[in-house]
Amino acid sequence: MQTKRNFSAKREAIYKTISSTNIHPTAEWVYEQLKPQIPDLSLGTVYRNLAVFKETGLVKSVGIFNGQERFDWDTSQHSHFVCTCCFKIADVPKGRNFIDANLYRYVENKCNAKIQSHSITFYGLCDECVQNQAVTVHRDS
Amino acid sequence: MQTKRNFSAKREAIYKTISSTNIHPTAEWVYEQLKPQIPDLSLGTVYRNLAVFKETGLVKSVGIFNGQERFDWDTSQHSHFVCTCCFKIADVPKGRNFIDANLYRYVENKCNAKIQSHSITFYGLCDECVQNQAVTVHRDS
DNA sequence: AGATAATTAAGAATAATTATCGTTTTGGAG
DNA sequence: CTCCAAAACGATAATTATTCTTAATTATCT
Repeated sequence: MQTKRNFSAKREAIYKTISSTNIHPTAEWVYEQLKPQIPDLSLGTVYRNLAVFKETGLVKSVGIFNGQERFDWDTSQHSHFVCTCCFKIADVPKGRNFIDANLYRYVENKCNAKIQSHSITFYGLCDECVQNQAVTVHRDS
Repeated sequence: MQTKRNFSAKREAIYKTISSTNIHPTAEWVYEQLKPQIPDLSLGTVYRNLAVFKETGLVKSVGIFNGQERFDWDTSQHSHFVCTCCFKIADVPKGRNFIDANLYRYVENKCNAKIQSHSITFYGLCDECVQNQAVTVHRDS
């Protein structure tokens, strides 16, 4: 009989690591977090499990920034802010829904396609990078 | 005296190639288009000039899909549809503005950051891929 | 022309990710 | 508990998109 599917110890650890942070980590970051506790962990295993999680819908990809894919345990629809300087990623607190079913239909008609999801990303400078930039500008002048 | 800066022949050709299509091409695609006409064109040159165009704001990146960066000559704010099956990209015709200055301020306050831009991407299946999928499903059953 | 700066081709180098493969672990059946 | 097949794993090779390096070429300026 089909019973509940348990995660392997490592899969479990990888998922726990992702789901306990809001930094939208890279595979590398997850690996570095776990390596001290699980010395025989392989980076390939992290990649493999992240792929599994994506397939099963357990995690979502935020996108590729600075050449590295970023993951999110929160699979509910929400927007992100990405700092174009340090590539910090933050969730935009959910408020009103800007994209509704009407707009989906609009896009479907205009683009002749079946829309399944969407993403909104805001780009800019985080507070830290604004500060650093100000300092740099000062030095340069 | 500083006169108008002309593009080199190859830079010009690369820009013309991008700006004459709405498929949001990859560097590779641009290269393949031009190679027959410009046999001594190097792929590195395409990459370098695309980087130059991005820096100078002449083109924009739509994002990285299926592992390859996609470029857009239309640098005005607009949304995109991306087919998750064949990775076709289409512009969503500009209509109402969903993201306005108010929302920018909202995100800036919530995320403690300076917002400079945003992007909206719709994901789904293009018409062709819907058809193919239907056929596949039929065969499998 | 001669000096200088920008651009280029070719290919090496890099870095993230994926695939391979032999081994280990896991979980269910007997 | 033991056996077995499937799943997961580590190590590492391979892939792939992109960037970097170098030397040559081309354009610009005087």
